[in-house]
Amino acid sequence: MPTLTAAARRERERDSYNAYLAECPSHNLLAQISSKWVTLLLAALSAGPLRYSDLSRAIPSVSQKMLTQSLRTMERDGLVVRTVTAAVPVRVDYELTALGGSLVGLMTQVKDWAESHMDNVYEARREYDSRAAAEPVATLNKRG
Amino acid sequence: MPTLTAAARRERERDSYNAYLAECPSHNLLAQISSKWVTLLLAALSAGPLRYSDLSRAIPSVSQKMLTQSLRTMERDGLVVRTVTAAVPVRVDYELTALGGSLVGLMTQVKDWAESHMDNVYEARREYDSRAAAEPVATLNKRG
DNA sequence: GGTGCCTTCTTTCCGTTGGAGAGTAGCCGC
DNA sequence: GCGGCTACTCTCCAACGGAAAGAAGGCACC
Repeated sequence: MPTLTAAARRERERDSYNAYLAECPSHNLLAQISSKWVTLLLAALSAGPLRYSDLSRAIPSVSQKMLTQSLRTMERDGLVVRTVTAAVPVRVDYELTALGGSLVGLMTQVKDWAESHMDNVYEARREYDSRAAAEPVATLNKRG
Repeated sequence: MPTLTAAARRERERDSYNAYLAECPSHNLLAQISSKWVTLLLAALSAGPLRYSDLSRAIPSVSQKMLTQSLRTMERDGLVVRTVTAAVPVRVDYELTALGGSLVGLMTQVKDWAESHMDNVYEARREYDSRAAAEPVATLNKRG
């Protein structure tokens, strides 16, 4: 287990990819993980493997289509493993991989950020909206 | 500056919001920050304020429409401040707020994750695609 | 003094994505 | 053999995203 080597390699790899550029594959990868469904699915799977129906219940807001689609993409990208058990009705379990595990902490923090800073955002929106209503049309108000 | 109080309040707030539910406002907030443009814009602004044209150059992949639209949403949500200077051609600067600053570290890590784990994802995709090509049609293969 | 250029958007067109809800497949119990 | 269960899959339509042209406001050039 070359821990230092792996870290050094990751650093070198980060230098060779640039998510700012559309033609860089890391841009596309960033777009895929920057999805609310990926964030919520990773957070839900952080506690351990779950079945399709478990995930559906854990995340009531996701449609079956998006649930399947997101899980497929995540499986292809190596974030989750899909295990089919040919039981009475077929049973499918989803579990984080090591790669998924390296991302789950980050995405859980993103979800937590959204939940814990909701009130700050509310206040900012209220302020913005009242400011926008006060200014008639002109956008050229310097507010320093 | 009630640091402890603010942290305790954030924790309480996180408990009262649940991003898993579509009707919860934090779900919508998560959807907004889970955008590649928000991630890239925060990362670009982490080093300091930038003008509209600077951002456009820093992130060549973003269209003007999405740049403006994303910045407006981020401004409304209190992540950035927009400062208009009535100069020769009008000059607009964007800068992180304290709230934006509390998110920027996280989102920079997400961007870095995408860049540093690109090769792992590539390998996973190659493996997935070859497996998919090998399996004729049946999805019911238990691979464990 | 009109043409052109600069920045920062705004609008339009249209292809892609996402959500709601119904349909499908395989199997078992009744 | 009919309904019910799980895990999808399909269809329809609305919303989002990208490309490119337009717009406002002002100076500079000739």
